Parts: sequence; structure tokens; C-alpha cells
Amino acid sequence: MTDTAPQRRMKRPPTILDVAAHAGVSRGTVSRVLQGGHNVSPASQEAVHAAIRKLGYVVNRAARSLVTQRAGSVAFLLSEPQERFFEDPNFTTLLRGCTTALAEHDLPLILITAGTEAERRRIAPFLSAHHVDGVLLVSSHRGNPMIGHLRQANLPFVCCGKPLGERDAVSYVAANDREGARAMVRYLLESGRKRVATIAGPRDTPGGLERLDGYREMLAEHGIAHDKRLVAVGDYSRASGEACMEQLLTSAPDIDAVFVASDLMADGALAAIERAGLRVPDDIAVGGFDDSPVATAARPPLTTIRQPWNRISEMMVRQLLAQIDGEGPATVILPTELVVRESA
Amino acid sequence: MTDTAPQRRMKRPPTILDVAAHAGVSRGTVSRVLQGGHNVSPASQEAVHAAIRKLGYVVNRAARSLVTQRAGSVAFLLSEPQERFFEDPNFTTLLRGCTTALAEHDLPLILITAGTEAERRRIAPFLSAHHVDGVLLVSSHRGNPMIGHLRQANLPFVCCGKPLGERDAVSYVAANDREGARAMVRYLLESGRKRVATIAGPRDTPGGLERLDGYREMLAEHGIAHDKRLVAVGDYSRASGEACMEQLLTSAPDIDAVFVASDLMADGALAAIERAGLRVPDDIAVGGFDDSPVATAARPPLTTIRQPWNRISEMMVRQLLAQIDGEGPATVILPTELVVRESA
DNA sequence: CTGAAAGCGCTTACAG
DNA sequence: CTGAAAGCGCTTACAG
Repeated sequence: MTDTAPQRRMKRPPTILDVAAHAGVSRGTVSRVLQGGHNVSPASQEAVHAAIRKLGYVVNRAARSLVTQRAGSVAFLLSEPQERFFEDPNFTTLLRGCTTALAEHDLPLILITAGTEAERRRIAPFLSAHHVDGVLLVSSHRGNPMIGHLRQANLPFVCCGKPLGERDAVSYVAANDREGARAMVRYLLESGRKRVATIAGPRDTPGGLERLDGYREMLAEHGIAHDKRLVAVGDYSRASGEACMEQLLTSAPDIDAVFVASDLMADGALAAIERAGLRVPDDIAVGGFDDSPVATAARPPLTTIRQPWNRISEMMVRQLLAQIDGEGPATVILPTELVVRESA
Repeated sequence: MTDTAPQRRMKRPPTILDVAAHAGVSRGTVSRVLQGGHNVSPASQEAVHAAIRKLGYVVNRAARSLVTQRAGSVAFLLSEPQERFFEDPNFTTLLRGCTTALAEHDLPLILITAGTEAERRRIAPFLSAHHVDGVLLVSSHRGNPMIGHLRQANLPFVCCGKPLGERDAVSYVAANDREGARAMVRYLLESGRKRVATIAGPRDTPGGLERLDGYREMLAEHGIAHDKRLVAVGDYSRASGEACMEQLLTSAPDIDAVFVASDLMADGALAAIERAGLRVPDDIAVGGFDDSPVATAARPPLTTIRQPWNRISEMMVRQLLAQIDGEGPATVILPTELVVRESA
């Protein structure tokens, strides 16, 4: 007898048939136990569980997938230019939250990036073929074609943040941007600040729009006339925060506070203020948004608006699972919280 | 005729059988075309490709998986306390690189975190059941039990950074920590600095060990006696960099340079130096390690050692695929590069 | 409550 | 170069 194939005898993992044999039942019964044990006698259940433990059986997902027509996994789809997002501390927080939430449902998270049109075309077949059961979509800019793709593929999805410019109902989970902005501006005004400027986010993102609206509203409610010179628009990057702050310092040298639509931009603003020889918060109070890790790392640490990332990711996962189970779309808005540190 | 099941008629995606019918061949032939078209006549190939295009056919991965006994996916496994890693800019860079490299091979990346022993036990069955074909393992601390699990499961894996304390051969890809450290310290000394301190990483990580070794070596080569007071040990966090710097400033007030084993810690050191009323680089030159995004965001921007993350992630993926194809383990060491900015 | 059987969509020797 | 057929490991009506 030759010895050619001993390696191939690699302990093939046990199948449902092995379990059935050990438990003295049919494989149908084993499968029923796997599905939750309905319509199975306690005795059979126990026997099957014992066999599973003894053999170290774990279900073959491919086989299950083939018959249930479900992938048994979910995609985390980043449809933004990669550099921007991987650099954004909020993204990391969200990704972590979703991974954890999904793990609790035993659903593997497949990470997909599709920042360019070429990449989007590339993953389209993957999505259309339903190689995942649903998608957690991160895409903050207006008119992202990914949403159309997902609709066409008839694939459940839920967005992080309100997708701008969508006519039909879309599931999304977001923090209350407007209220958050209002709370920060109210805080600055009530601390005695008189000339409150703002660095807003891009106009084609919900955060860029709503946080600016909140700023304007609160100023109006305090009887303060709108002043264009007090508004600069960045792109959420640290560098843009710095540039915007320089611009504000020039166009309105008398400002004594600034509400910045993201912590990263606020950190950039801090640098510009320092370079101008001014002190925070003595000369200028700086309020951020997000309460991301940069808020605590900044010098001075940022007073900011906390986005409830853990709840956001949990709700995104919950909504997605509900949709996969056939529910319709829903919108979830979560409250924010003012976090006072040293910058304002 | 009742109208009960129209929704269920949801255009079932075409199967290989549909393609075969349209192309006028058997499904065996379609499958062969899918596998690369060996032993198929040009005419059949063309017919099959045309049918695939026309029907928008895409292979059912579960079905393929079931017969090939391959998962067709790879895990990115983070076996570190999550907070630490998701906060580390290097991690994000690595994750992005691996996602991109894997996408080029049409392999989905499954993100798994297993920072605690409980989590490790939880994912063990997933891994043992070969629900992925291989693992990209991120785990920098000595004696991570995950490696044992992977070996037992007979699952190919490659580590990011040298795993400490492994007796048997393990595949890993790493930057040349020692040479990088030597280059930085050489640069500091040749810039005229006389009292060069260091903030090292934890002793149970390869970076903690080898970067400290490089520091010592270079000092010795310049005839400088070792001085314990010039060495502090952090944990790679920003806060620890700050604390270590304070300690150094106390134990050796005459230092004029410090080599810090990570940019994040270096950024913390910057804060401590500023608080002490000293200037960088005039009073103290600060050299970092990583060239992560914090290096450019720091004030002043950090002179640092660049880790070639793109190459690291590419090589990790390449090694992993080779192992999945049956190759043995290998070690890959990549050179670093000195990046001079303003801090030194 | 249970077993026998069909079938999910592919790949791969096997014969020709 | 090609087709017919077995088989991957599971789930789920169907009958009893």
C-alpha cells in the first residue's frame, strides 16, 4: 500500500451526518435542532447537543447559504474617497461599533471600499449577486450613485447620516445635527460671547447643512443679525479648519468664539489661532462637533458635541437586520450631548 | 388563478444552467470557462462569455465554496484590545492597504476583532470551521494565544510584525525596526545633539525591543556610554508619551534630543515639552517613528521614520495567498526611510 | 415528533 | 474538447 495521500486525510470536519449518527437520529432532526429545536423531543435535542459538543461540530456556512439563499454576512461599504475616511476618527469609531454589534448576531462583517466610480462598478456584481444580505452604507455626499445600485439590486441597506437628495424613503440613522449645533451655539452665547463665527462642513453633506442651520437659528433666536463674514466653509479636514480660521480672523478680527462643525477642523482652527498669537479660550472660544478622539488630544481639549456612535452603530445594525427580515425603511434620529472641556 | 406569489417571483439570478442553455453547451463547459477556459474551444468560450454578459451571470459563491471546500474570503483579525488599535492611525493604514490588496484578488475581507479571551473563544469555531481561507493577524504582544488557535485549526496566517516568543516558524511581514531606529539616532547625533534620550515601546512588543536596541547600538557606535536615566518606556499611547517625557525632563534635564518609538507618543512628548516651557527643535529635537497621519498634524510636524505600510499590507496579502496555495511560511523585512520635517 | 427525499448551484474526475 | 453524472453539506416541505 502506497503512502501518497496521508496529508489529504486532514481530519475532515464533522458534518451533520456524523452528528446524526452519534445522536442516533436523522439529519433532518439535527438540522431542526440547529434551527432552534422546534418540533424536536427533549430527548433528541439533548442527544444532538451532546453529539455536537463531542464532535466539535460547526455548521458549514456555504452549504447552509446555498439552500437558504442567504449569504449570512453583511457589508460595511465605504463609498467615499478612502483617504478622507480612513483618516477620519469618526469612521473608525463607527466601524468598531458595527463590528461589535454584528458579532453579537454572529454575522461576519465584510469591509468594502468603493471611493471611485471604477471601484463601484467593480463591486456592483458582488452586490447584485447578493453575496451579502445587506449593506451598512457610509457615504455622506449628495447624490451617491451607490444608493441607486443598491436599490436596483434590491439589497437592504441603511445609511449612516441622512442621504441628501433622495426622493424615495431611505433608511438611515443619524445624530440630531441641528439640535447639537443649537446647543453649542447657545452655550457659547450664554457664556457671554458676543461675536460667534462658524466653520461649516461641505454644503453637499447633511452635517454641513444642518449644523449651519442650527447655528443660524440660535443666533436669530438671540436677536443677532446674520453676518456673512462670520461663516467659513471647510471640507472636514484638519487643513481646511486651519485655512478657514485664518480667513475668519482676517474677515472678522473681532470674533470671540467659533463653532466648528467637526473636531478635526476645530483642531486645525486651534493651530491658526495659536499662530495668530491669540489664546483659547481667553481670546477666542472654540466649540467642536463629534467628540472624537482628537477632542481630548487637542490642546486645549475641545468643548464639543458628542455624537452617540455606539448607539448609531447599534441602531444601524438593528435596522438592517429588520429590513433583511422584510421590514420597511425607517429613519432614526439620536440626540447629541454637550461635552464641556477647556476650549470654551 | 390567484395572485398569491408574485413577489416571490423576484427575478431569481441566472445560474450556470441558464448560461449553458443560452450558449448551447453543457454546464461543465461553462464551469471550465469560469475556471480560466482551459480545454475549451475558442468558439465555446466566446459563446459562453456572450451568454454571461447577456444574462448578467455572476457565480454563486456559496455553491462554489461547497464543492471547492474553500471559503473564498480572508479574515483581518485584530487580536488586541480594541480601543488601543482603533485609536492607532497605523492600524487604519494597514487595514486600508489590506482591503485594497485583497480586492485586487477578488477576495472579500472579513473584519474580526478578538481583544479579549472571551472573544477569542467565540471566534475559534468560526476559524476552525475554515469559514475563511486564511488570516491576516494583527497582534503585537508576546504570547498571543491566537497563534496557537490558528495553528491547531491548520489555518494559514501571516502576522503584521514579528510575533515574540514563537518557537516554530511563523510567517510575518515587518519593517526593519532596528535599522529605522539606528537611522533616526544617527541623524540626531549628526545634527549635533549630545544628550539623546528615548521613549521606547512596551518590552513585550517587537517594536519596543528592536527600536530600543537600535538606539543603544547607535549610541555605542558613537562612543556614548549607556545612561539609564535617558530611557523611558511607554505603551504607544499619546498619554504615555506625555508622561514619559515629563519623567525624562525630570531625571535628565540636560537632554537635547529624544527618539520616540511612535508618532503618537511623540505627539504626547511635544505637549510635555511645550508645557515645560521648552521649544522644539531649538531646545529639544524630537524624532518619531511610523510617519502616521499624526506626524504631519503635530506642531511642529514630526521628523520621523516611515514605515512602508503599503508594501507591508501588499506583502502580507501576497504571503497569505502563497500559503493558502500550499507554500511554507516566510519572513519579510522591509526597509524604512527617514523623513525630515521640523521637529528635528 | 420524525425520517426519507428533493434540491440549492456549482466543480471535477470520468469516459469518450 | 465535451457531456453526463456524482457529490459538496445543508434545509425543508411532505408523509406519517
